[in-house]
Amino acid sequence: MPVKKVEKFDIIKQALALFRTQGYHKTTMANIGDACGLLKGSVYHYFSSKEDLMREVLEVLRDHYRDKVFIYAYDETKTATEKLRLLGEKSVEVFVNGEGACLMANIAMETNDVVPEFRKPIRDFFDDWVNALAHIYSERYSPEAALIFAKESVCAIEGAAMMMRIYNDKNMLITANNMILNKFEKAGKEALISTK
Amino acid sequence: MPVKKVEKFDIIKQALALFRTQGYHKTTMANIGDACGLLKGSVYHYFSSKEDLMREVLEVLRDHYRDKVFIYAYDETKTATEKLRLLGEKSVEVFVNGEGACLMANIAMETNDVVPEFRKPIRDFFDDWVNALAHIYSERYSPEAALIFAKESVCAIEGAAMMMRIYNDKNMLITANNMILNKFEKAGKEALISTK
DNA sequence: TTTTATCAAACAAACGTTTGGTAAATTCAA
DNA sequence: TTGAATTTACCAAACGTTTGTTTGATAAAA
Repeated sequence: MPVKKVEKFDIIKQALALFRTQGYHKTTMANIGDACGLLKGSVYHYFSSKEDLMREVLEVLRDHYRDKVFIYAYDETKTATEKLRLLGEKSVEVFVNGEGACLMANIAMETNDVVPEFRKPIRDFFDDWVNALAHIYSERYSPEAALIFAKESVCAIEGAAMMMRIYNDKNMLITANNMILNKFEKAGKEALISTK
Repeated sequence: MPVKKVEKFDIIKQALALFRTQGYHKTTMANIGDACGLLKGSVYHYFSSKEDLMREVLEVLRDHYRDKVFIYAYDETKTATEKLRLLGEKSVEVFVNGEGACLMANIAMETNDVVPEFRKPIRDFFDDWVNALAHIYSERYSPEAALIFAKESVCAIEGAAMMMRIYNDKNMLITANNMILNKFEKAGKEALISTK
């Protein structure tokens, strides 16, 4: 191995940031190269195509959330409320840098009907997320109700992330998270009452 | 006026459908021309540029929702619950044809950082929507609380529309709407109780 | 000597846009 | 009422740019 100035992971990180803010089709290989101090042609030394690069970006992002965020849902030394709060905080801060947008959702909407290859990795990410929340909720809900509430929570957070971008209002995500926490707390009380 | 085979509004409708499913940057003038039985160059007889066409699409969509959907929020012959239900039903069916995606939200996410000209028309649309809901909610909430609840509702619906597309599950939007209705109904009861 | 990271240059394809022409419909003068 | 002039909707082709990708060379590390 010679010169090795640029790490492959750096390219993925830069591409992630660009795809997140500019979208998939508007981001060019030249943009990505620029961000890494490379010419666009040199990026092909690490990735066989733009699609291939995006696939790796999606994979890295999924792994990151699974190993560094969603994993807390299964840490049984914590209470359900603690886990929920932790997941919420981690979801608020975006991957690596705080760009204020969800790459998974944005790329899903941009490419769903146009680059089918991206559908599965994106759906896998949301499955991880929903399952993590459902696992927390199942402490006080039936499995079915927990799953519905989990999907509802992801909807609320993603909707808030979208509106946050349109209105440039960072509070919306926090509000959405608090709403979810409150609902879960109230459900907890109801569960306690009904068992008495 | 001669030949006049294609109506300008037809082009807008076809472009709307394409932009909604394929996104702004992936949709080409040739695509739009094809959908209307025109060559791409002929589209420039009606619109000065692709951006101009998109602006008209956004304008038409905003006007449509304002005049045909959000207007029901201000129809004082109906009860608040009726208005809410009506708005929900109308929001569920998408503009012209049921493609199952929100153009406003999708284009917002794709172009927010890249085509600033689209930001205002999109924000105007969401303002209309939030204000319409807030007007309904203000019957049982304080103006401030009504506004927060309205934003929260739009978040929930948009989040559901997004997840609906990823999971191909048409029920999510209906679930989101029912949740909003239930919350409003419950708030109604609480308001009644507190005034007794 | 081989491997490798990168560059510089070129590639074909696709893009948004422009141009010039054509034929039909309209306008209007006679 | 007619017929020339104008306007209009559209096509065919080209334009210049940008795109993702490929190729061959270079120089440093292995």
